[in-house]
Amino acid sequence: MTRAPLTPAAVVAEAAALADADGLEAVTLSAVARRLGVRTPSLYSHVRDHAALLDGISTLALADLTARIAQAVAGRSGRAALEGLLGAHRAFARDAPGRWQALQRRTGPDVARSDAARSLVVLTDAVLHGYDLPPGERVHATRLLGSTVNGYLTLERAGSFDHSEPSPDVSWGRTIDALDALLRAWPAAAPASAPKAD
Amino acid sequence: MTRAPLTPAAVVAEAAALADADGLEAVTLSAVARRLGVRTPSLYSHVRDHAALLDGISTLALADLTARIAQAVAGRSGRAALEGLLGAHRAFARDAPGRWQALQRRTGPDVARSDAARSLVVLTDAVLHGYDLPPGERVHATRLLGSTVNGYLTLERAGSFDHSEPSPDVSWGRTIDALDALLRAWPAAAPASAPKAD
DNA sequence: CCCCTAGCCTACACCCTTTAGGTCAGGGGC
DNA sequence: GCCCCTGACCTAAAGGGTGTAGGCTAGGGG
Repeated sequence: MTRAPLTPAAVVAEAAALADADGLEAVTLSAVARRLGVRTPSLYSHVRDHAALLDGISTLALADLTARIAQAVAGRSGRAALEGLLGAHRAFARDAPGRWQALQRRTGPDVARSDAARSLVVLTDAVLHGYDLPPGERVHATRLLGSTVNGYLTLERAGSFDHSEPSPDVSWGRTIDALDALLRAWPAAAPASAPKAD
Repeated sequence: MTRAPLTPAAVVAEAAALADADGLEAVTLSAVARRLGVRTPSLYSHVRDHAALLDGISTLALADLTARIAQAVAGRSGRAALEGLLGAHRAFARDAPGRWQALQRRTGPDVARSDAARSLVVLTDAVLHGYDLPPGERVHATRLLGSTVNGYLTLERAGSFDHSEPSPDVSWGRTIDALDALLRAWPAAAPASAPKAD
C-alpha cells in the first residue's frame, strides 16, 4: 500500500508538530518514528542525525516566523509596523512554542544562510526604515530590537515575570512604547561613551 | 582513605565546572561521576536526579552572577551603574558559559525563590533608582533591561551577529548608549496605548 | 521476465538514567 | 572492648535513546 512516501520534509514537519506539542526536548528520533508509524532506523534514510533534524525544525521555524512577520508589517509603517513586527514574534512564540525553542538553539550554518534568515533581516530593516536613523545605526537598532524581543519572550516563557506584580501583558505594551520612543530619539553615536574631555 | 567526602555541593560544583568547559548539554550524571572518580549511581545519594542537578547549577550560577553584579555596581550610579550591571552580565556569560546557559533554562521553583534571585532584582532596581522613573514604571524598565541584556547575550553567543558587519562589541556599546538614553527619556505611561478618551 | 534500486525492517552496540540491593568501615550503646 | 547500625559507595540490571550493518520486498527499467 506504500501508505506514506515519508520524505525529509514530512519527517521534519512531524518533528516540528511534536516540538510544539511536547517541547523541543521531546523531539527524539524514536518519538518521531512512533508518530509516523515507522521504526526508528527508517528515519536515517531521510535525516542525517538528531542534530540535522533539529536544524530542520529551526529552518522551518524561521520560514514560518518570517511569513508571519511579512504579513504583520505589510502596508504599515512607523509604530504600527513596529507593533506588527514585535507582535508577530510574540504570537509565534505562543502558537508554536516548539519551533520558537528551535530558534533559540545554536544551529548549523545552513540555517543562518537560508533565505528566511535573510528575509527576516530585510523585514526588520524595513520596519526601521520608518524611523529616521542614521545609516550606520540601523544595524545596531536591528540588533537591539532582536535582542529585546528575543529576551522578553524567553523570560516570559521561562516564567521569570511570574514572580512580580504587573502581568507580562502590561509590560509588553510598555516595552513597545519604550522601543518606539527609543527609535524616535535614537542617541547620536558616541555621545557620552567617548567624550573629548568633559 | 575516604578520599573525598562528596557532598551535594561538591557534586553541583563539579557539574558547573563541566558545564563551563563542555557546555550544559555535556552535563550528564555519568560524566560528572567520571570526573569525580565515582560510579554513576553513587551520585544519587547526593542529587535527586538529573533535573535537580541542573537546578543546582542554576542556583549556583545565579549566586555567582549576583555577586559579580554587586561588585560591578558598588559605589556607582546612573550610566556608570548601568554599564556595570550590563557588563557584569556579559562578563559572566563569557567567563562561565555553562552556568549562563543554566540560567536560560526553565528551572524548578526553588531557584526563583532563592536569595540570589531576590538580590538580582534588588540590584537591578537600585541601578534604575539613579534614573528618574515614575514608581510604577520601574518594573517595566527592569523587565526591559533584563530582556535586552538576556537577548543580546543569547544572540551573541548563538552567533547571530556573526553574519553582518560591525562587530558585536560595537553594537554592545551602542546598546548601552541606547538603554541609557531610553531610561533618561522614559516615555510617559500609556501615551497612545490606553488613552482616556482623547 | 529478470534484476536492481529504494525504502523499510530486524538486530545490535553503546551510552545515559534510575532503581534495587550488596558490602565495608567507622561510631555509639552495652 | 565488642557488636551492630548507618552511611557511602559499589555491582547488577532494566529501560530508552542514538546510530550502524545488513536483510527483505516491491516496483520499474532493460
